[in-house]
Amino acid sequence: MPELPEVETTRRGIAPHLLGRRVTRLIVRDARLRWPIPEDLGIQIENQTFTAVRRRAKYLLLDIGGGTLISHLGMSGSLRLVPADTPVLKHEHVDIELDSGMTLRYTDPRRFGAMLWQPAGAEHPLLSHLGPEPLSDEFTGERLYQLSRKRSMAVKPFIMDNAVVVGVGNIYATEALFAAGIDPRREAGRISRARYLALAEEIRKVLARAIDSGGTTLRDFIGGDGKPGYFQQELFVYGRAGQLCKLCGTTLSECRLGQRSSVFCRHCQS
DNA sequence: CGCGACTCCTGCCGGC
DNA sequence: TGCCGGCAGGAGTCGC
Repeated sequence: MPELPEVETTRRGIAPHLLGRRVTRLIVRDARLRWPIPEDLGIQIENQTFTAVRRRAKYLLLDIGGGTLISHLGMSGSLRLVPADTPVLKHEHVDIELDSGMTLRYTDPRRFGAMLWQPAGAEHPLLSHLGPEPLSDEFTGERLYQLSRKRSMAVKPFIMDNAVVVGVGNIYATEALFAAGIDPRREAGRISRARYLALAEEIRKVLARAIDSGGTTLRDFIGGDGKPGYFQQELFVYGRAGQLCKLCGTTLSECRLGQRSSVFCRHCQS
């Protein structure tokens, strides 16, 4: 997926176009996402007006009518606004037509994403059990330290656990561990409080910077307003295995942790 | 309960 | 040029 900065960039891009607008029609060309798109989604949102465009973790929460349209972009999804008469391409599975003449179009080649409905007052099971937002006051190095005690897994999959903190995907976990000088293979439960305090700060910094930059441009990611992000040239290690560390010149190493590729500098990270 | 493996799906890239 | 294997931004679920 787009990672958290890309989702936030999408939210900011689409929000001004949705707020106060009425849905004239929902078109589902392919309902087979990670879970089937509910058959009654059209009944829920047609002729209703968007009242808020929120985000929780990597879920976009669009308040409308008697509830919330929940959308997740998975690994390859995007939501963009296009003029209503824009030709439909492959993998453009859903259109939400607005009374403004614009259409919110959902595209997802791999169909790992989701589009679900949550009635007002009920919390969707996907949203319960989520840890704190990384840019909120509830996310601290002390929390990382406390939750990591007696955890035997490597620190990288630990910080990617949504029950620990949400929104830290493979790119930013990799970058934050580099910035904090921590070897991603280290056992989570054997890292000091001081190092977790530093790591939490680096997670906040890398995510905040990426959001400011409009998200990382990865292959074909396009933000909600159609503009690509400009963060990619700022990556120190992600996607750079075999290349030289920008800080010390050592050839960057790669390993797999939790089935995800992990790049690190064996000189700068311990 | 914690952990690692597996799974969903399509596209792309490198190697032969 | 084409085929094939491997890998890709996520994360729920299952088995041990």
